[in-house]
Amino acid sequence: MEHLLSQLNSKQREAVEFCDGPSLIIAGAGSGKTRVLTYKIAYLLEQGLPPYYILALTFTNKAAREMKSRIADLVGEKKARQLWMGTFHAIFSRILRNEAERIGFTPNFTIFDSSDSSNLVRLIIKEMQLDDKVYRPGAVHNQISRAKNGLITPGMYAQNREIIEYDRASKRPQLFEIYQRYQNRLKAANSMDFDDLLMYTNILLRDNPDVLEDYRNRFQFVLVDEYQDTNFAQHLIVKQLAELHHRVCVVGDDAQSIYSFRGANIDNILKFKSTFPQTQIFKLEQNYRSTQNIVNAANSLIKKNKEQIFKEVFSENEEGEKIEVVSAFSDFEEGLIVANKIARMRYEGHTGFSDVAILYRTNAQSRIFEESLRKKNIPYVIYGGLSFYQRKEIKDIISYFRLIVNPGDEEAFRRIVNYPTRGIGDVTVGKISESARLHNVSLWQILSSPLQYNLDVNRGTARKLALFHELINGFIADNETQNAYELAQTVLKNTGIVKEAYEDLTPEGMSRAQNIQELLNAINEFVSERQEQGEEDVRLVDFLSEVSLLTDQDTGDDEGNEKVTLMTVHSAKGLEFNHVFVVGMEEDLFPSSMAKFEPRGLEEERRLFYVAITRAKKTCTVTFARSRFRNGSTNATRESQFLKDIDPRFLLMEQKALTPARDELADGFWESLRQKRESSVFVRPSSRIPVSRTENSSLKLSEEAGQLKEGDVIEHERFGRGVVTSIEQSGGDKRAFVDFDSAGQKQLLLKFAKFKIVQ
DNA sequence: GAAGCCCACATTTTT
DNA sequence: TGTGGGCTTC
Repeated sequence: MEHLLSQLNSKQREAVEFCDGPSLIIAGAGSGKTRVLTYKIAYLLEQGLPPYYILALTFTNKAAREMKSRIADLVGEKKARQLWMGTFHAIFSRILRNEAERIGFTPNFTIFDSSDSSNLVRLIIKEMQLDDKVYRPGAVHNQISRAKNGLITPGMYAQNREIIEYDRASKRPQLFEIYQRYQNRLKAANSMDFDDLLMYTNILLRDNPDVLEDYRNRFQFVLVDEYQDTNFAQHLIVKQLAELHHRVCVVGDDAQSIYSFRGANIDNILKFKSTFPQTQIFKLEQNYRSTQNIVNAANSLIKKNKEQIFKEVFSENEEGEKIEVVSAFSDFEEGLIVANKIARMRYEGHTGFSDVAILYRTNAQSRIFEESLRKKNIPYVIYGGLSFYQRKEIKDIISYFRLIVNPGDEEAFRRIVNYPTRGIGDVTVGKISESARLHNVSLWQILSSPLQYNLDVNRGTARKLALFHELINGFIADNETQNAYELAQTVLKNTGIVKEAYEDLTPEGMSRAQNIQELLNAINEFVSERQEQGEEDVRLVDFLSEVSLLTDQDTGDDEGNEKVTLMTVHSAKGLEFNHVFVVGMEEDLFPSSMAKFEPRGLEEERRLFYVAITRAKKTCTVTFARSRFRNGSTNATRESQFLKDIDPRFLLMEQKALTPARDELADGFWESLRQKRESSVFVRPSSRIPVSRTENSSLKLSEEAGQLKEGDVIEHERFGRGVVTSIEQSGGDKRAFVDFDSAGQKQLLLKFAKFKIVQ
């Protein structure tokens, strides 16, 4: 054990060794937080605490996996595997399955992901004949989610004067009714959404003292990572479990709390001591990750926030380079600058592509960097966006699995009742749905006894329904004998999905087929992995319950490959890279326009920036563009106010990077620019802004595509040299027909094409 | 009932 | 720019 502790600094060591009561470890960025957590668990195990008495909760699956493997390295795989370690959602869904009947569910309940939830909300809004412009499904679901995270049940919601007043004031008085119906529907479908996993856990523990006692005894020691990101529901679970024995250790950094939009409550960590009065607080302030310049810059930034626990993060690493701030003329040029710089870094130094990350505020920003990187032949990998399990073809197949495991699952039913098409349309589904609501049963039950529920459909439709019913019932029977992999194959074969997929030879079709194959492989892998661990029957329900809590962070782990990483700042939390580019540092983007009105929102955005900067080990480059294409149009942008929050001593600012205060002249200029753009046609509108470019720019765009005429020779960024053969007006857009030397005949939409006029 | 077309709208992060 | 929902036509 001594050798374990010797690898820690004195603060870390104190935190690890303290085990007699509640403790709060405030871990500054890069201060070895994960190290402390893993060593602490190893320490507990070495002290003789059996692994199955330890509950360790993380925020992401990835973090859990990583920690598990690190612990395995310290104490061996066998012990590591017996730990209760995972995300809140994963651990408590497991517990809820064990105790399902206590809360009126069966153990095979299925889990709705956010898109399922939104769909259901949309459906209910429609059923209630409410205006979906007023009741925007996403926003409504968000509010329901908030209520659940605050443990406000539909009943409490309806009785809470304040909330009802608020909804009335915001012209959405029916929200309570939507919430009520939504919750009923989930229940009738024997399904839970993400928030339910936490809410029902609380209800389970609240209403069943024997269950609570059971788990209190089981979890002799409770550890929680990223405590600053917990919401009220999670906080209360931890509180209930640890209330008696007080053996609880939470780790976090209030400066990195970036999930309040999901109900995370920074007070949980700020006020942890009042929940557990005996709490010992440990502060880890030495940053081992970054250079002094990066740490100092980040410190100066975060100092601008009001609410925080005092700490002084420091680094004893080399001083390092200053944070470079680069302005680009347009979003497009920003992409080029970053790509060029990465290429240069690679060429000049010992930088591998995998040492580099590009971090942005929103997923939509990734595209432009994809393009610029591709142009430079720089390999990259994007995290986020549409995850594998959210692709249509995959969700459809998973819906079959869900329906087999839990025939009550309404969303799954709706998705596949007519996929592949079998002549059961909206009208029929509407009737089934209506009948289900009338009798308060699931859609599946109507399908099982259409006569009993007086389902009013014609003979042909009834027959089609019966066939579908039979199909699924057949799978349900197969589910008794076949393992997950076998059953998946059966489903794909008997539904004709596989045939359809392989007959479609369009590029999209082929990629779909590939995805389906990938899914099969994943199931196969899942089954054999479990079998290796000694499980004999690996059922579909096992696969499902794992997969429904998985996010894209997980799929396609081609680590070690020499690729530049592209991701949002949120998903970069917990990671580190030698060289980080934080891009799109503009007002209304970062900070987001959604957040800037509330002071607390702004503080959170600032923390987000703090997180971004502190991902960097050696260099950090911050870029912004002066104009950006967003939601279909290009707009002038200004650099982020956060740039001024960083002490200039730690910045390397290119001359005149910061725009002088906006004056009316400038406003007028942008305005006239916008009007012009709306009335005329041109290439990238940004190319018209008469300001000198930064030197990094390598591409010159045509000054005025509107002047393009027959016979002109152009240089297109992708197709190379070509001659304009004709120009045509189509709708509001102009189209050029170009004969390219190497690429042949192409049509270019002038609005989007990127080229310059050579002659 | 299904396929195909058109239009509106996007606007933050994710377990 | 891309997607998804609604409408129209067969």
